[in-house]
Amino acid sequence: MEHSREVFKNVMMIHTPKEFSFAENLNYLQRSPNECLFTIVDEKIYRAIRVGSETTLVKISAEEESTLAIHFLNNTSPENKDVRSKVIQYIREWFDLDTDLLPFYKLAETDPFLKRPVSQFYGLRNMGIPELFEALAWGILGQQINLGYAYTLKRRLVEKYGTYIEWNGSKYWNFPTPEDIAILNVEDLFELKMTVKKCEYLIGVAQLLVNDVISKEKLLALKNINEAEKTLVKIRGIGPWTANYVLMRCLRFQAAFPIDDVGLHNSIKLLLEMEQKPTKEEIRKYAAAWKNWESYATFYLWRLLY
DNA sequence: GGCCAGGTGGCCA
DNA sequence: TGGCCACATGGC
Repeated sequence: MEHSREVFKNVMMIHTPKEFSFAENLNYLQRSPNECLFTIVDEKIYRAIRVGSETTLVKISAEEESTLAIHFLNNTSPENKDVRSKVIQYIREWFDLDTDLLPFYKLAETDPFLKRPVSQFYGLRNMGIPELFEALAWGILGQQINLGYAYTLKRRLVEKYGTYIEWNGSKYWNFPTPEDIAILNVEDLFELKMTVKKCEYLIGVAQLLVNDVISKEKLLALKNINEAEKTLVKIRGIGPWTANYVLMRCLRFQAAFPIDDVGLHNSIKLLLEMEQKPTKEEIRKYAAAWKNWESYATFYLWRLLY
């Protein structure tokens, strides 16, 4: 199936499904002014995307109906075809373009929780984190602190240990690689004002990735979400919440469900106008109707809050 | 100043 | 298995 085409030398077009709204996804991406891994100007996203040893700077925009235009701002020589197709694949994964949302929207029509967010954010995709280390690290950074501070910690980590390319006088950052972090000491990360535990977890996870004890390929090869969750939860610092967060945002298991998430609890509390947050038992009851769409249900419910 | 954060590991019964 | 508790600090 032909998903993308080259129009000019440095532009490729990606066809987007009907249940897709670039504007809604942009709104989501703009939720933090402290985001450091991409920039949005005039409804265009600028991002450095690393595949293997190559870093490509792209501009993503929606100039035509049902189409994303990907402008390659560097790596423009024709022999970079292979890199380009990987960059396109990264963007497809990032925007989750290969999921058919119709069944989810169908079930949301009659769902007391999903009806409102789905009509409010129609076309929103579960924006992913295609790189496994970035997904795991972002999960760990976000544990038990407010989201604003998590973004601050991410920025410090990226600007200290990540890499950047410069274009038109601006820096475009990439998340550190596992190799960058695996060699650090706890003291190195502690300088960034994260807890000792977060430092240990990040370095430990980086080392597991460097040593190929875990990898995206291996986790995806398990096929079964329960097996993948079991593998992740064995890792020190990865509990049920982080495991399901990564299963949802990186590995794209639609049934992933971070049921312990306080944001989810608050969304449900808000929708039901409850005095207290729902119990886990109550959430399980509500979520029975979301079977195999738990990740999208969670993502849309989160959107009510941010 | 007090409560809450997109939790986890460890300990206990 | 399930219930507590320490961790540990910014944001509001």
